[in-house]
Amino acid sequence: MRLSTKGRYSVTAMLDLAIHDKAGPVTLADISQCQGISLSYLEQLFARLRKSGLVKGVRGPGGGYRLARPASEISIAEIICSVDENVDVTRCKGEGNCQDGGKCLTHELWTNLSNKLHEFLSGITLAQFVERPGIPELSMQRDKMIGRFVLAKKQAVAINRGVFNINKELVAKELAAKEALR
Amino acid sequence: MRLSTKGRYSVTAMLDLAIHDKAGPVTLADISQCQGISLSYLEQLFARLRKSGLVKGVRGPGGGYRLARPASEISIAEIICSVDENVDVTRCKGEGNCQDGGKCLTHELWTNLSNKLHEFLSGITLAQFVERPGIPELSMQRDKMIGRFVLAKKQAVAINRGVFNINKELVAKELAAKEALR
DNA sequence: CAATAACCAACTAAATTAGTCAGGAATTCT
DNA sequence: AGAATTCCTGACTAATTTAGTTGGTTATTG
Ligand code: FES
Ligand code: FES
Repeated sequence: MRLSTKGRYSVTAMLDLAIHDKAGPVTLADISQCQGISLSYLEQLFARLRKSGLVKGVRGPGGGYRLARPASEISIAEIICSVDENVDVTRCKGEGNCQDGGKCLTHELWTNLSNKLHEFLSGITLAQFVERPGIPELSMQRDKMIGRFVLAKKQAVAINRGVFNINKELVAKELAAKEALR
Repeated sequence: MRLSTKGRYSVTAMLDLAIHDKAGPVTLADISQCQGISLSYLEQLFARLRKSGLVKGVRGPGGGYRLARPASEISIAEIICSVDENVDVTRCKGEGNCQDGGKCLTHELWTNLSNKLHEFLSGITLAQFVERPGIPELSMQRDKMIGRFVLAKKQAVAINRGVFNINKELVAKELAAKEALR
């Protein structure tokens, strides 16, 4: 199991999704602008996340990505593993043929360590990070700074799709604010 | 904190050192042959391990590398950190200036996760792996297969340096066996 | 002196990461 | 129906990292 910037981007983006999940789909364009990651690169990462069944894509205007499962059931380990396909812990990939057909020390060492590490990261869920004090507030502040009226826009769409109970006044208010910016 | 093959090689090599530590210095040439890693690449890795104070080099014939501390006081985390200098957990490297001078969500997330991970790997020492049942035997088997008479050679040298209490008969026996191979 | 083995620096090749480009397909809004 | 939005796809490029190479120098032993 590797731990690289690739996995970091993915976890970061998934966190973003988890925070805004109540407000409906989040577009990659928003995440890209917000976190300073290239849009197309995000698309590549999300292609894998989708294939792994961690997120669901919703096409068309008002669409975006949503968590396929509750944030409390998505672990950091799952996210990292799904983008880092190269999970060859050992050199022999299972069968101990590294040294004249026999297991080398490395084999035992890394399967063991890797298991422990995986176990550890499996115990940490997205929800645990979202619920940390301060995070929702911090997120909302930044959303406003870059003119990201996620709530209004998504909930407006949500009416049509009949997915959420929404506050119509709030929607109208934020949509007006968005217009005023233009 | 990254977790790559580079760190893996280092941990593997350090394990080798720890196993044979009783018998004195281990040459990089031995590790190279034994584990199939390029000699010069190992040299690069050990340069860092030495600068981090994890190993000590002993020059000249009979020399090699030794652990600078007991295996029970060297953690996996230390090894990985010393070769993976690129420990920029966040993009901002400390000060939260990532997004218009303010901390981004990522900042909190990764310092937090990284701390936990580091803590976890700090709790695992080299000694814990050396002492796992089967490892010393497995190691000795392989040593013989590639004609690595570590014990005899190193201890013969050790007499001169007055470092160890040695079994002279064993030394003579293995040295004879080595000669016979040629 | 010759052999050994750590040390050192600069260079190359392969792989991975990060980003770009140019479109296509599903969905919604007007 | 047509325009706008957004996911989705594949192929291509640049930068960085990993892995290995070459060609030495220095300390130590015998
Ligand atoms: S890595 Fe599995 S036997 Fe060497
Ligand atoms: S990474 Fe530290 S503020 Fe963004």
